[in-house]
Amino acid sequence: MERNPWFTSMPRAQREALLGAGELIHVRRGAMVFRQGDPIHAAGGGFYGLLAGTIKISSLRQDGREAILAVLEPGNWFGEITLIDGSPRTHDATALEALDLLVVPPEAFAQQMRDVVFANAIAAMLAARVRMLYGLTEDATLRSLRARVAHRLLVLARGDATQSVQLRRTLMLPQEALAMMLGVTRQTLSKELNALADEGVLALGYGRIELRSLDALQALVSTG
Amino acid sequence: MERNPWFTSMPRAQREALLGAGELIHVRRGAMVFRQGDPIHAAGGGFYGLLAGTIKISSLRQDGREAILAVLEPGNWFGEITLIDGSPRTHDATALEALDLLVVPPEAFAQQMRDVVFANAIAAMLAARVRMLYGLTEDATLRSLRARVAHRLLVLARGDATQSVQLRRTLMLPQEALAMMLGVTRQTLSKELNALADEGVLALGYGRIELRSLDALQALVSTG
DNA sequence: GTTCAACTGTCAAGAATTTGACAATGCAAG
DNA sequence: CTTGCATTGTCAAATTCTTGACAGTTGAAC
Repeated sequence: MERNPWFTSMPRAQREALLGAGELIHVRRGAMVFRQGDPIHAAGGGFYGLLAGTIKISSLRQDGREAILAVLEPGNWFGEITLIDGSPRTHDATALEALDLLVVPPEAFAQQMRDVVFANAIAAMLAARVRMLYGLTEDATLRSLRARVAHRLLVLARGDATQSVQLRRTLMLPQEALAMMLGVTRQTLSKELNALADEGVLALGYGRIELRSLDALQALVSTG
Repeated sequence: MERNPWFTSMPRAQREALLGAGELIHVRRGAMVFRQGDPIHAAGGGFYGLLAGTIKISSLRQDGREAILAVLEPGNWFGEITLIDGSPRTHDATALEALDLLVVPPEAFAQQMRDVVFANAIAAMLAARVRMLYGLTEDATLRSLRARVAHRLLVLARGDATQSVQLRRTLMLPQEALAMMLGVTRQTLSKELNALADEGVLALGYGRIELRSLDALQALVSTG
């Protein structure tokens, strides 16, 4: 665990305090960590640190369609919003693979927030998230599909919300999941991805997207 | 100022500390408070409290198109992200009307962040913003145009990011501005707004949108 | 090694949105 | 009151995206 990028988003002393206050649990593939509508004090609810596995943050609508907001990788913290503002969960969190998860109960989290260093770390985490979301919101309103695809791939390569040490070059996710994040159909995305692959920017495989040229992707984001 | 909804997002003692540490300035209509790319220590940069006037947060792209992220009303704080993570501004802030603005310099903001109550207030502010942005991101990927329109109108009625005491029933903004927030053309939006007006949910005027039935709008958001 | 579900590529028809254009109206400045 | 600019409503053609369908491919479970 000492080698995880936890380091970057949480000072050592506070990280160890969380470890002491929390509980390490194992979650099997497909199980849900929390659900839309869960109140703050739901059983097993709290602030989470993802040690191993990947987790999907999504929401389901009446018509059965699903919006995937994020796919989190090890080293990310999540679930703090509900603990801060007291509102119920607004999304579902589902384990895409088996997880090792640190669960910090609401009371322990509140206790930690009385530590000014911890509160600052949380603020920094949230600031990074706001920045990323501003970017994604801009996407929807301003950029072409091609630029949105490029931008989202780079965000995913960064390992989502919180900053990460190194970029991931190969993303293991089906095109359908990416399509759901972008709000387009699988067919439309498939066409765009293949166009990018033809240009050598990406390489595609079964449930796999390889980023060949980060520079080219970044250029696509900038030029709209 | 004591009657502004500042109360809701910042405890009294911390609010007064900001007043003491900051400077009240007047900004004329059309002037920019900060620009995309401005570094943290740009002249006049800092954390802002909007006392009077409205301000537009937007970004401009190479092709000249503009994305409006938010239109802030009095009682809102903004500009904290850059001070927290040290990155340059990612957006432009332009005065739509003459402003009364409290400017808290970066050093004073950093000083305040050593106060655990203040840091918690900032975290709560950011959490509310993340929550709102999650909602807007979901819009783009999941909801119909009609539902997106309804949702955005409600968000604007709430006076944007931070929570507010009362809803605004009449929004003073041209359809084109709303279209830019939603990422559709003025024509498409006009058609949709008029359809909603025909149903009695809205009333339209020159540069004005009146929310006749908040319940109906809320229902549209829920049903997708 | 076989089987099966998940994933991908592709197509045609239909729906929704954009583009470009034009006329009508509201509001403010002189 | 008049002038001028900003704003709105509307239309047809072009474009983009979706819907629904089907076949081929991959990888994992048995």
